[in-house]
Amino acid sequence: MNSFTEENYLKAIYKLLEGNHGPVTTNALAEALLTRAASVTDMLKKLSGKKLIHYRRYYGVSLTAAGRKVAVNVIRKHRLWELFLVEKLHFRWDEVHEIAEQLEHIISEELTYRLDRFLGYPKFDPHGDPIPDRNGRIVQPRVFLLSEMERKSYCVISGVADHSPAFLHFLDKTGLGPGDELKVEDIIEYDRSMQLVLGRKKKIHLSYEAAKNILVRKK
Amino acid sequence: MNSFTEENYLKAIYKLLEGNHGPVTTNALAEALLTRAASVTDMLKKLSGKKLIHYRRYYGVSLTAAGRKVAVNVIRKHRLWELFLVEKLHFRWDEVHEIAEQLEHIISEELTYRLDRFLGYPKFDPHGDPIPDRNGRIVQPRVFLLSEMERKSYCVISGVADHSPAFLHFLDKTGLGPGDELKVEDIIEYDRSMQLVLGRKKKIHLSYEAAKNILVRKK
DNA sequence: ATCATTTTTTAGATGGGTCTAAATTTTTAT
DNA sequence: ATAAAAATTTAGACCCATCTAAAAAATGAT
Repeated sequence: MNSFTEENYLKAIYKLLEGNHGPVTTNALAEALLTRAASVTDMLKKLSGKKLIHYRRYYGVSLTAAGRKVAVNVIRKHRLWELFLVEKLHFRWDEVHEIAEQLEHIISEELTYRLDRFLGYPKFDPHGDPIPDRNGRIVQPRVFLLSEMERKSYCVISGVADHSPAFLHFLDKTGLGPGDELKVEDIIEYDRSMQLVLGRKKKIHLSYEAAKNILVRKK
Repeated sequence: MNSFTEENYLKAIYKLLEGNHGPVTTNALAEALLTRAASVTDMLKKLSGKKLIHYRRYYGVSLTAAGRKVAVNVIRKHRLWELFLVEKLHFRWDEVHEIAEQLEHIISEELTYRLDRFLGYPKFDPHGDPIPDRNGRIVQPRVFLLSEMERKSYCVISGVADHSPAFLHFLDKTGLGPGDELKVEDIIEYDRSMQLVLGRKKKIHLSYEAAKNILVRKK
């Protein structure tokens, strides 16, 4: 069995591997986990001993198949719980991360499976991130910046590039959130701002600056 | 903030105080928590330092108002989650304890409150135990043994006196479980066995031995 | 009342996860 | 190529929750 801490390390390694190509560094992990490099080194030795990571001193770290399996399962649970919180308990999508950070460590395969079924085997969480299925497979749809979309195209908001509270709050006030379906009605040449239609009715005008920070999947 | 372990100690003290009158002993706690007396003593000193318990060496322990509040809140969360697991995820009522032992430690007042609302502000968990409300108040209905009920009386199964897997399995097979409404149709003098009606239709014959281990609330 | 038994506490140690400070290795700059 | 800087690891410590073994207090039996 793996402790909460071990699971959090594996999850962090997984996420850092996604971005950077090549191994994950000690300092990157320390920053991601709000801890010190020395603590990271200690934990890496432990995870290495458990065959959950490939670790070479002064070089970096990556996941073994076993380690990736643990990480993906934690991510699966995190995203299922986030969706539960938003869809069933009506939390706002920007409120659920902290709580899901705790729920993701609950151990019960049966629970995870039943939660998945209760939610209708969803493919995406409230932030638009894909939910791994119970075999660890992830639908990884191509994601674009809203600012790159063409006139008269359709898309679904899948997430944000800027996670700052200020931007999330702005989105909320504008009435935009993950899962929302958009049509790019027009793009103003002058300032590259966008004329959008939300759903089938609401018209929204969005600056290029804002559109650059919104991630979408094409429809 | 209190650790999982601290919460489990407080919960155990609360439950032992309910049964025994007078203070809870170190050995009783050690047995309840599957640990050693020495470990219990250490933790009692710590909880005492936090003003969560009243502790006197070689004598025993009870809860302060603050400690009781924590314990009751943990119990509230445990029972809400158990009900969620049974009612929404369709676990059997005898499968949920382990999972709820983990879920009860999730920290978020808002989550607990929303879960409560999602479940319709329930008064009892799937085992028939009362769920404390968000102010810590517990409906403590008078509970009787089914074997003590009179002919032609009505009651609701609220729990069991015998928690052995064998008995729980027997109940399941007989079609009885917490929340079930019963009418005592007749009591056979000869062996004190009972003729019951479950709901409005199903007839059940139950031995005195079994009836002695079923807890009910009068209707 | 006193001695044996039981219960509880203390003392000292361990493993998990963290830290600071110092040492070591790698990278970068000149 | 070598010195300075940066990144990483080691060494030694701490707190938490636990343990075993031994000491101390309470209880019980005669």
